[in-house]
Amino acid sequence: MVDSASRPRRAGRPSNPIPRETLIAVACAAFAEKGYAGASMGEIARRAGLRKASLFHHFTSKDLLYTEVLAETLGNLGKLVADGKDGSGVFVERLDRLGDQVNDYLGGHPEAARLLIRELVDSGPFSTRAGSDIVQGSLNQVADFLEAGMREGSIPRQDPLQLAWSLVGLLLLWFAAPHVLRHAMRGDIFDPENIESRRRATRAQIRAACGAQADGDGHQETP
Amino acid sequence: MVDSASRPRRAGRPSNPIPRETLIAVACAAFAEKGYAGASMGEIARRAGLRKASLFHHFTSKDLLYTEVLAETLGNLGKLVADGKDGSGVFVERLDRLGDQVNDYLGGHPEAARLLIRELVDSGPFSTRAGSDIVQGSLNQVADFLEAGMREGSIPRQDPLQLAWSLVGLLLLWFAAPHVLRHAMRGDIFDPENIESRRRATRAQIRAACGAQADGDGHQETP
DNA sequence: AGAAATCTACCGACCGATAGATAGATTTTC
DNA sequence: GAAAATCTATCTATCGGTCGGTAGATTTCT
Repeated sequence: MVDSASRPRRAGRPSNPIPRETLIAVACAAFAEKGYAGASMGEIARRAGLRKASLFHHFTSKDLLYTEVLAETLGNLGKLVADGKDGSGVFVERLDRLGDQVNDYLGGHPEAARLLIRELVDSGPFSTRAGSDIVQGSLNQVADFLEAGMREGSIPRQDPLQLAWSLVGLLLLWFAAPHVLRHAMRGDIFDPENIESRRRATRAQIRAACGAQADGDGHQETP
Repeated sequence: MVDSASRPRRAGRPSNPIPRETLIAVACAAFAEKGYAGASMGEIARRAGLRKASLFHHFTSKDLLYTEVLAETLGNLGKLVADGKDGSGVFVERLDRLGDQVNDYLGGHPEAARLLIRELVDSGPFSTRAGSDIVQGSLNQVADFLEAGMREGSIPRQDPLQLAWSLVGLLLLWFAAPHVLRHAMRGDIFDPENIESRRRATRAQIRAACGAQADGDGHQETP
């Protein structure tokens, strides 16, 4: 956000201060692209259109900035899962809906999948911190959701933790490697039409992976 | 490898030079744990039992060391996929075998999944380099393998690229987040019994996600 | 209303630590 | 003696973070 080639603002209190949400969005993109260690406060500041010292005025440490970034994205996704649990309809419908919503969220927020995968894979300074707890909680919510489906008899009994991780991996990786996929696809994976085609594909795959019997329009046939 | 608390070796040509493969293995672990940016040459050297300058004697740059690390792991996995394509049996058998082999490789090499996911997610200095080409090639091989199954009529026609990425994500993520899973599981995910239970779970999930009809012992029932 | 005091968002300059990388001396093996 | 493997010492760049100052905005006092 903010043109990246902007020269420093002049000192003194400005009439148009840079909104906190802008700083977080810029930091989110940076952390998603380069990871915690790879992204620097100086670069984040520059991309947001201010100086490093000014960024430290808003966030007292890199850790804290990262935590805020992570909390927002993770909070949004967590809410999706929570909503999916309480929704109406039989299990398979709720499963479809949850998958679609996660898929669309990841498609609509190009940094989300990368940021989240990075947090899952990193054993950095946050494995013992709040971040990891939130991740853990979200994953357990997914597992709970699936277990409910098993109790309903909608899908076969199986280890809900294993299934949850499989589905999360299935959903996340596609949106987490845009630059690799760019070469293999026509267009950008974040183009609306490609998001939708991904949604169709994963819906069938997720349903099947859970063991729910296909109901006709299962796999996207390509005749 | 090598006790990490070892003080410097004495100068001069040693009778037991540190094998190149040891250095690569140590570097592999470091890159997998902390990522390219987060791992430092100094730490890798220390963990291998020598000085930073000596490590630079063996690998002229960090880039080059990383490339060698990546080439090895990726080469091993690529070979697995290539073998799976040429194997005997009908498609679903080959699919099971390939999935099992990948699963067992990831289980037997705790750094592999993290390293690979990092490379997929990173848009670092290697997105335009050799590393990305190898990744790309391996993924395309998986897609080709799946497409062959569609031509055989063993699984429904669908976008092989989408399916390949789904399966890779499904397989990789589990082994890429050991510290998050450690809290949720009894024992380590790299314990042989847990690797096997993961194999059973993913075999059914992969088969189903492809759209292959289950043949009896499909999902691991938990009565 | 208008002046004074305070607050806010920013800046340039700087600090200690550490990063990747290099130079050159040293010692051992062949 | 040549080559190989290691060391110590050092270079330069960049990192996260701090400090002191600056000027426009806001509030408070008279």
